[in-house]
Amino acid sequence: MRRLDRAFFARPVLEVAPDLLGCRLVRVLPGGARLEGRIVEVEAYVGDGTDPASHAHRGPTRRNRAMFGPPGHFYVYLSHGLHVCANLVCEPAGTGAAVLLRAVEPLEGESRMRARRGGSDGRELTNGPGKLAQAFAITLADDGRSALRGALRIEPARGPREFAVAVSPRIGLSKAADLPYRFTVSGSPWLSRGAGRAG
DNA sequence: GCCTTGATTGTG
DNA sequence: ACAATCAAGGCC
Repeated sequence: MRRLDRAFFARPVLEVAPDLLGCRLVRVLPGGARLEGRIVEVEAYVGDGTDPASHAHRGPTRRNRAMFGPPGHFYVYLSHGLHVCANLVCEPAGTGAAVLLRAVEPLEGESRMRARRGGSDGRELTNGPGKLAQAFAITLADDGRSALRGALRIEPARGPREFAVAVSPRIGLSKAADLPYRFTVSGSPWLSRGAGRAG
């Protein structure tokens, strides 16, 4: 398939999360330049009420509204008042399940990413949720937008999967810090720093 | 209303 | 180790 469809994201979030590894994050800038990265690290936030670490755990608010919208759309929020983090909404509307994009491997447009990242280079470009959002020019304006089409989108992996998926606890949580909802491309050098060796 | 806490990052 | 900085949640 050339494009991901709504059904891909409508599945259980713990199935979608590992399937997003290897997929491409694509941003087409207003001038037409293309930024592309291969997803290597994600975290799942389940919407069944059993995940106290999820923004959706206490129901809809203005900030997390997109989490309860249709699958295949972005949920973008401001973290610590400074950084932007991007999620992909999963499961049927009203569920409140999403996958956080934590790290990508740059494939195209690295010079433009570097400019946006204030000169940072190499893995520092995209090895964290706030970093990749900055590199790909993701802003709160992308909150609620479709990830299936448009200037910011997810494209399917090309070719068969050639890596192992590693599972580990999520990063930086004070609640439910033991749940194994983090999925990474095993051994990738592009993982986020909180990553430790669990990749 | 007021205070605390973050799904983080850069710097010391 | 800690500041930057804002939206939610908890509590009075």
